[in-house]
Amino acid sequence: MKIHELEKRMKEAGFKLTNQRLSLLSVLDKFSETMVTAEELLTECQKDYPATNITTVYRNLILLEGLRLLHKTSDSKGKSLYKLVCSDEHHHHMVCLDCGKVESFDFCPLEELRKITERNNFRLVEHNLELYGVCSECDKKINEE
Amino acid sequence: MKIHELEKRMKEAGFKLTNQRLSLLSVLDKFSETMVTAEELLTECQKDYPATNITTVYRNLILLEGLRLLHKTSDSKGKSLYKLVCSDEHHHHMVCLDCGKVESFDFCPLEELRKITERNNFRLVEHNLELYGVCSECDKKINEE
DNA sequence: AAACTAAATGCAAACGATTTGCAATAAGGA
DNA sequence: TCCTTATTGCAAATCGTTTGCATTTAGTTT
Ligand SMILES: [Mn+2]
Ligand SMILES: [Mn+2]
Ligand SMILES: [Zn+2]
Ligand SMILES: [Zn+2]
Repeated sequence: MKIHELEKRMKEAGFKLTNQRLSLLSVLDKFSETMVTAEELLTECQKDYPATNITTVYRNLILLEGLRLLHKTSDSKGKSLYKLVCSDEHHHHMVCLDCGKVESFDFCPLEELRKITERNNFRLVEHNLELYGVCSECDKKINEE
Repeated sequence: MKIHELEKRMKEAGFKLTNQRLSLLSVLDKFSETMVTAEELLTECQKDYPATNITTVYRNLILLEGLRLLHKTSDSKGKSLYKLVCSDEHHHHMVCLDCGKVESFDFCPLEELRKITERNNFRLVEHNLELYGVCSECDKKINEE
């Protein structure tokens, strides 16, 4: 989703387009392939609009999540990571443990999973499939050292 | 894994079998099918050994994790959840959003996933597949209301 | 069985990420 | 330009978790 569309969605939802918000959207867009922390977002936002405050970043992240424009997960130590949602079809992610980059893939074993849950009379609501490893670029860097 | 085996493993690793530890192991064993918080574990431990302290619970959870006897995840709000590891083969879980109960299933699309990661030159390190929904028992309860 | 010693504990205090209250500011409509 | 309300910055609170330190205990050695 491009930045103009994001701004439009916020506006449509009745939110004001403040400098802090515009800055955050542009930063999130810049990092759209990588999971990033609130702190990292703040640092970037401040390059662009120095007065930005961490509280405001958090408040706007919550808001974007509510609009289903933001994907939130947490790292192994429980710290939250954010990334704009991808706009395409249902898919899953492979996440680089080194640089945080996220790549998508379309494969989903949902049919198999349904068979399993039905067999257990388990009412499936959602599922989570993620791959963790080292992306080709980081792997290359590591080998060069 | 039964409780006697757990005690043995701790002893073999050179740790003392204190009352607090024995209590925690027995509580974890009691909850072996459900993800529970440190606070819930404390409450149970205290029924059994009232002097138990939350700090001690945390320290022993860290220790059990180190011994690979404990499975740790976090809930949607980032709070940690714990559960004894299952002893059987590689498998995945379906987690009840209502009662927290965890059921296992053996299916794993690992071969398909490998194809995908190889195609991307992504060095796969680990993967995570979890189903969330409502277990048959909770579903029954809900329908009865 | 008493003494010993390192490991384990309890308590209080620190911690770090996130959230909240409140007064000041700014966006966008009138 | 003025007005109203949402939004912000700041400081303080919160919450789960971790740490420092003095005290206690398990398991070993006399
Ligand atoms: Mn995606
Ligand atoms: Mn399991
Ligand atoms: Zn990478
Ligand atoms: Zn259930």
